[in-house]
Amino acid sequence: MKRPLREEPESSGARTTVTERAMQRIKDMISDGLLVPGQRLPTEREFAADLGLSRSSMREAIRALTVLGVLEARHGAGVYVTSLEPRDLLDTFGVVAEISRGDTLLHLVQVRKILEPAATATAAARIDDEILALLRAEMTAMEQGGSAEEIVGHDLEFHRLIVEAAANPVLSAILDGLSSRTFRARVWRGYRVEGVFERTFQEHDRIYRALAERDPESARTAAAIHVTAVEDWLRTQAEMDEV
Amino acid sequence: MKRPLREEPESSGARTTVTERAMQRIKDMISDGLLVPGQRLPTEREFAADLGLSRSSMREAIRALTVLGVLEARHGAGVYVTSLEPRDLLDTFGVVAEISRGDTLLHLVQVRKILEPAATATAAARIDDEILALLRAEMTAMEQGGSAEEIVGHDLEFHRLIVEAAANPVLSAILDGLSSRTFRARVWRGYRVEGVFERTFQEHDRIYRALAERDPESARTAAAIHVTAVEDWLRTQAEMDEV
DNA sequence: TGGCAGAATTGGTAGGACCACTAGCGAGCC
DNA sequence: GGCTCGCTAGTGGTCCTACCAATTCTGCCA
Repeated sequence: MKRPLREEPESSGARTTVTERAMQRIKDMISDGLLVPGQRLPTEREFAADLGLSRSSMREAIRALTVLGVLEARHGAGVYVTSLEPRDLLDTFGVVAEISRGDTLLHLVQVRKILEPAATATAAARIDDEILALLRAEMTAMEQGGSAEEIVGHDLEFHRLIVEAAANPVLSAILDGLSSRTFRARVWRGYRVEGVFERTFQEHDRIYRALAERDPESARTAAAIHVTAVEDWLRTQAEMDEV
Repeated sequence: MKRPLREEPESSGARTTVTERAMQRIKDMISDGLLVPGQRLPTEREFAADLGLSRSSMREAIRALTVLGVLEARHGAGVYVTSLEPRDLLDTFGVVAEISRGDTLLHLVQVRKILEPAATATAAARIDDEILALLRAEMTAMEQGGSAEEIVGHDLEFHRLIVEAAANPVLSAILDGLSSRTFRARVWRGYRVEGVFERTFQEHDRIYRALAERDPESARTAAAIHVTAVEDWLRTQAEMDEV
């Protein structure tokens, strides 16, 4: 057992730090509806006094909830509850992709291989002409080249637009994290050498056509092919590293 | 535009707090390989001095990375880098389910509806008899009843075992978060009234049989049916709330 | 009426003091 | 000689105070 971290059912004075307890208190206040999105919290000094702890510890709790996307501190203005929408709460997801390496990268892509085809299929059923036009624009911008940075940007935006068309914010947030900038850039760096640009353009084109025809199953397949290509590439990279 | 939070490309002295910069420094040290899993960091006091900030600010940075599952502080012993495996990094995922309500709950289940069938199908191809026996045990334990707490526990464990058999830690961590205890408990509270226990048992049984026969497609279908049942229930709940 | 300067408010940073827990060392006992 | 127990130094946890920096409010003045 690697994780002896389970706590007993809160027997009031659990063996946790005051900061952790404060975080829990605040989270509870939110799920109980005492704190609603956009609401302003009391002053750090006040709030600390209310919950019976020092400002330092309260600040640690607030900082922690801030990085989790639950709270937002504005210098000089106060601390506020965020919108609590998936966009905010799942920002931290990108940290995984930022830090991960080795097998975990493969596992990340495999999850993407599950989600992205499903998202693309859903998008095919609900996408409108306006979004299709935007996709077309990203494709041409991408083919015209530019710095690696720019190309990656267009690639990310292309996929982001599609996923967004699936109209599920949680899904969008997760896939955003899985395809974080640094991760995608890492992949492209290698791609360039092997000149697989062309194939990627073709794959994007195939996805686009399926979406334009509102054909969910074709869209699903096209997306699956695309992500699988990335997976294959990652696999070969991993094998090379082992040598 | 709701989020004017984008920062300029770090022009050295970006307009961020020292704590945020410290967090970035530490994350960089990790992705650059200067800090590896399990390694011990310098003393808070030392480390703060090294990076040129106060211990208070350094503590906030460490606390933040701790809740993200990147670092682990042991009272009296020191601060360590975690294993950096998905289990650790994606713990925070549960916070979303803990706090979310309304439409977001629906979106969470919809993502689960995508992932769980895929995971179950994969599991069917690789599951061994030992795991099957454990699943059987969870099923009987669940049918024998007990407190809502216990039943939920067996339910969670049943699904956790299956997902784990898919051998993708990232997938496991995400689904764990999507099915966090409080969320699942909330669903069961409502279930009990309508007496849909029986159906759930049958659904579990069907999943089990598909796994035992190593039939991925049946497993996928059975899992999809199961999650869809939860989704439907959530939908009716939402409609009732609107009335 | 409008705008601007200053005061009050509030988060950000710093540094020090002390508490609580851990780990390692050494004395003492078996 | 080997083991245990207790002590001690080291380290994270908490609290406090002071001051800085950004924002917001207030009220005077043109």
